Amino acid sequence: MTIIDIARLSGVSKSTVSRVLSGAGNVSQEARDKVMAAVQESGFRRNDLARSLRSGRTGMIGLLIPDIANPFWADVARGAQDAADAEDISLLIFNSDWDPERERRHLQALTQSRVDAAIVNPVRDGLDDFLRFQIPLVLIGSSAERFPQLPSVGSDISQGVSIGLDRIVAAGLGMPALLVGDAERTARERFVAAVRAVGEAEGWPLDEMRLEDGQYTVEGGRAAMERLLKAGPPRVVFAANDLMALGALQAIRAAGLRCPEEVALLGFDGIPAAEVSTPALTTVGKPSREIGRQAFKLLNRKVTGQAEAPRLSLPCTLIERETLPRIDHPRAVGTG
Amino acid sequence: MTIIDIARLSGVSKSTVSRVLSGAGNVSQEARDKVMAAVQESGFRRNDLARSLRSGRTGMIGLLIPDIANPFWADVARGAQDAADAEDISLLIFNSDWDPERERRHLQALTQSRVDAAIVNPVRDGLDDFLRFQIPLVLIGSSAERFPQLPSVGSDISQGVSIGLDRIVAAGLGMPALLVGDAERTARERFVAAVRAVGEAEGWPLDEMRLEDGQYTVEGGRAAMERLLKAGPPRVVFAANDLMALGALQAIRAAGLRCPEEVALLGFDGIPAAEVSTPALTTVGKPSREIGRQAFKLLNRKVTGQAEAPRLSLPCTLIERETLPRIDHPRAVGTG
DNA sequence: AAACATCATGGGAAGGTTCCCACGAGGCAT
DNA sequence: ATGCCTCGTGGGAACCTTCCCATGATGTTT
Repeated sequence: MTIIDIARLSGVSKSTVSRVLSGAGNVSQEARDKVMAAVQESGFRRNDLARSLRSGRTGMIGLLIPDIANPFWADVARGAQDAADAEDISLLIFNSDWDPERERRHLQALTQSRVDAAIVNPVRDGLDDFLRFQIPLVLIGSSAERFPQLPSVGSDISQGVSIGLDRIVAAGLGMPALLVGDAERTARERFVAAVRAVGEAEGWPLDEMRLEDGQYTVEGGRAAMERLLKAGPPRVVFAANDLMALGALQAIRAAGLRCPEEVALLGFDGIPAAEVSTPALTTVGKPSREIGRQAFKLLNRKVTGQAEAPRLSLPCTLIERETLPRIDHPRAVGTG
Repeated sequence: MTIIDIARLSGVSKSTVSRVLSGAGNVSQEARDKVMAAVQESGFRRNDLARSLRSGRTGMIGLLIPDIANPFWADVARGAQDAADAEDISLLIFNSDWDPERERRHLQALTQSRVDAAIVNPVRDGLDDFLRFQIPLVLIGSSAERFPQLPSVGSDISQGVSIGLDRIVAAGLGMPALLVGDAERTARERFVAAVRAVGEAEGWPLDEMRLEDGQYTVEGGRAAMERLLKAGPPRVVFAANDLMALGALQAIRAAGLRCPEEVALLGFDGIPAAEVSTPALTTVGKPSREIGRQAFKLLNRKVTGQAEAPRLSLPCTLIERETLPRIDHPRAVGTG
């Protein structure tokens, strides 16, 4: 069943059928009706492969992320999908698992399937591979900053740290102890750098803050918090991610301390599990869904040949829950 | 850059280039080497669109699920992706949001992009729409049972309830109170039916169990548990899903009761958040990733024209954590 | 009334690959 | 030496659409 069959059925030429189906102009209402009737009756569906081959556009974009089963990335994917859906574009999703070899393979698969563009969270350091594939690209995630020449969308860690620290200031508990993750991850240094910068403005030099390292897991957070407690409980803790914050919370309660009355806690990420802890974790949420949405929009602007694609840093938001004391007369907690 | 260019560059015909690139036989080593060299040098990538158009196979399959941001479905997607990846097949993923209209639209998009097959969690009741799209289909999720004539993969709720109830029996705490979700969801009646069947075998008639309904959320679970507590705390509670179980846990602790010493709790689902509650939730885990994996394998067997595709029910597994008392000499807790 | 736009339509080429068939060369059995 | 089978190879058709250009009809301007 092809448009030629539809043409025969409706008594017009295949060109006219094509015009009707693609919504192009210059078709009489009569012809349009006849074609639509034939399509309806026969159940015909245009073959997008042939369409793409000829037109050079597939209406598909690739999404290459570390792991769709990770809630942050799943949410990014959802944002991209929502935006794509509104423009009738389909998403081809791949997982790199932080493995350069898999990334390379999937990038190649993306070029071969002729996606119009791709959104990727880069794993490897070499830029060459990205540029060789001549697809329009938008980078996402923290590692994107290693490629300043490519457009990207990420979360504004500095701003997130800033609103977090502001909130701690507002709570009036003094300087927080810091709980940070593996040294390998770029996320760690970004967080620390942001705390240094923002802290100085607040009159809290980084050197004077207690800082504990740990594995980027619940268990790692618990262990790090235990070390912190042993050396004397801090009044308030700022964790670089929610997983560790959740572990810290367990350690705090295991030590018989009340949160937030005795030890207050602030997380960073906004993962779903932080909603259901007891007490529920107050945290700085990353705009994961918005990252996906904006990445798509950037891409689409690029594909349709609009203005130069920039580097976007989206604001984090404070998710007020129960591990920081309430503020009766909240001082302004900025978003910028 | 096409295979014709490669043919010219390497001094063979386009047919030979095609044979080399598609891994078909009957090519001399010499020709193969020349072609590969030319490909390497030019950076040529075969156009999969043209390939698909001619061959009739796209190497893509569709995945239509309610919501990729939901951890269960994300995990299903991951399983399908892993299996697909091993066979160099790409996944086109769509979210239906439990909306029949969106489902219809995406199903149509899938047919138009000529995916080789599709895995779908059906929303609507009408079967017609599924059969009209003449793609090989595998259904997943609990609603699949409404379409007995189509192959499907799901979790074995009866078996899951069975191992859960067995575990409660083993704990020696007597008959559990039940916490179940919205009446609308098929999940609810399946759970209740399974408890009735298994309970009878254990000598626990459903009629004698306390049963509390609630919204399918943390808040709903908390409220339902509060009602239960008000009428006198049950010794052990079996919740039909983890979200409600987590809410119930909060209610238990808010009432000043210890879990599992005073009120023990068993969940159902295996969501990530259940790992980090305090105490960590003991629950019956659904084989989400395996569902995705098996769904793909079934599909692939179907596409390659192998034996008739069956209806698969995959076993749930008990995830032993902290909300049920430990068993020192565990009696056999079956998996079947 | 003539010249010119504008519009609806149709036919052919093109997009890049795979499939089918034909061909010649070489190996083996007759 | 002849016939036959296998193997490697090449050329043309086919897959289904969109794009480009030509055609004729209708409407508008001078």
